[in-house]
Amino acid sequence: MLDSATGPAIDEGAAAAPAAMHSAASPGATPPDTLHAGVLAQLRDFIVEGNLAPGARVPERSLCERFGVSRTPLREALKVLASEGLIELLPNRGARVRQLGADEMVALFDVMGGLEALAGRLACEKITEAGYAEIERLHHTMYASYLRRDLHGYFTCNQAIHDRIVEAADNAPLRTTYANFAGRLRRVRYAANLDNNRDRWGEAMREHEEILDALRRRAGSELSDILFRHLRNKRKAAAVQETVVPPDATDG
Amino acid sequence: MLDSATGPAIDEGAAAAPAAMHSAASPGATPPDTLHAGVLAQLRDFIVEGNLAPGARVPERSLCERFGVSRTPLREALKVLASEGLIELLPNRGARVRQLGADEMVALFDVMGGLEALAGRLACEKITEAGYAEIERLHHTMYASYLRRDLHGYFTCNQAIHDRIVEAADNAPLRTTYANFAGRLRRVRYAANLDNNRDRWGEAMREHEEILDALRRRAGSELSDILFRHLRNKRKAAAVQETVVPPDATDG
DNA sequence: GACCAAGAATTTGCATTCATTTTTCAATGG
DNA sequence: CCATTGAAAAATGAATGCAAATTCTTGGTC
Repeated sequence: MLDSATGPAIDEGAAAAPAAMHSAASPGATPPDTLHAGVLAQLRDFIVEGNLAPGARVPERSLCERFGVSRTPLREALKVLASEGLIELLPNRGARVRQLGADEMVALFDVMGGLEALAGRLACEKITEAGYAEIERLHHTMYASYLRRDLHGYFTCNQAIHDRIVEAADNAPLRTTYANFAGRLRRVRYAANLDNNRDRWGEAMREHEEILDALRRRAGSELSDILFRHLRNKRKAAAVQETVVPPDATDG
Repeated sequence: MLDSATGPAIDEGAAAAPAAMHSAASPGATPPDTLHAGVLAQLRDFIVEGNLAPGARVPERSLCERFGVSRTPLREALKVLASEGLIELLPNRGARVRQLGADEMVALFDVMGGLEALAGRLACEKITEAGYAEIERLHHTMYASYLRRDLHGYFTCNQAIHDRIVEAADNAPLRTTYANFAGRLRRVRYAANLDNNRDRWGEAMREHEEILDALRRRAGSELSDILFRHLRNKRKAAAVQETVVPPDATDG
């Protein structure tokens, strides 16, 4: 999963910022009601996009200048990001970007697998015929991309399909939690080198055939199984590499 | 030169410290390094234990006095609790205890089911023989409680078994997320009136037999299925009722 | 040249302060 | 009598101030 709708991370409306999607980048967008909500969204994007080196210190002062706020709302945002697992707070020593070891990556991947499995199960119960048709359409588009070896098109459809399944599950806490974990994993590039690994690509495509089939039959527990295995295989095939950080990440 | 502490298992994001620890009251317990962490834990317990009415306003001032801190660390804690989904923040109108509608309850239960299903699947991969033996022991104790209609003993063992399964999954993010959702649901008393519902009790007991059997055979996807169904049935049987709030909860 | 110690400068955590906003509540009018 | 209005009171959101801790710099020693 590369990019996608950057989920607001934690829970339903809880995190306030209803339309905080892509930070305050768009001028026309509704400005957040509170500064802290805006800073939270901006800072989350800033980190997820890899502007701070993993393990690097999160500089309060310079970020305050960058976002044009005082330390209070920024520190509130830091606490929330820590609770989301994106950074860690060292007592009296500030915040650091959380660095994921290989083992933690594996753990996160498994949780993603569990969440997708759940989403698939629920989707089988709740998806409409139209919702299924949309996924089927995406599947065929993805297959076309696969045939013509269009990696980008493939990834886009793939992402869309998984998102639709989560959406079809129609479960707000699930959606939020899924977005949170997706955000954590997005910080690492696990470019599943499909073009260097034709076997995996073909396998993934076959798995997607199974996914569509199970969904068509509304076979919840079957789909659940397939999705978990799908994520497992994806993890195994993923060549994990840390995100590269631009040299002038934080200086002003 | 930023030292990268790769090796040591970094503490999983404080996404949701299990609401188990009873604040920092215990003298032997490690006092939190920062005030905000202490206040966060205390306030979380305070809310989870039902001291604030659902939908009620969270009074900053009186809580500051209660915990003996200024508004700054308290407000930081509020932001985190909002991100955990325990309270909601209304712009310029303070925080309110999140009140769960029936539909949200259902959604949360399903996520719990998904997380337990995942835990079971992973547990089958990782559990040791000793770990299994411990669960088996708990199961038999629980069965004894069932036979003698000891509801309390039954619940205790039941809880312990589910916790052990999550523990056996050996996945820090899963553990944390599970604790978070469990805390949210703990705010509502869903007294599954087993004594008024012998059928359900017997059914639950049979399901636990299946659980143990699947775990013994390390049948991951099977156990996954059973656990999800188990939670579904539990939800259906649960007579949900809001927590009762002590009359003098917040007034001052 | 490497290592270590002491002090300066920065940074963190928290309390306090200030400007808005919301809420309360009594006076007014229909 | 009840709804409405307007000012007082309280609460919120954010900025600033300050003590304690950390980090960086400088100077000295082996």
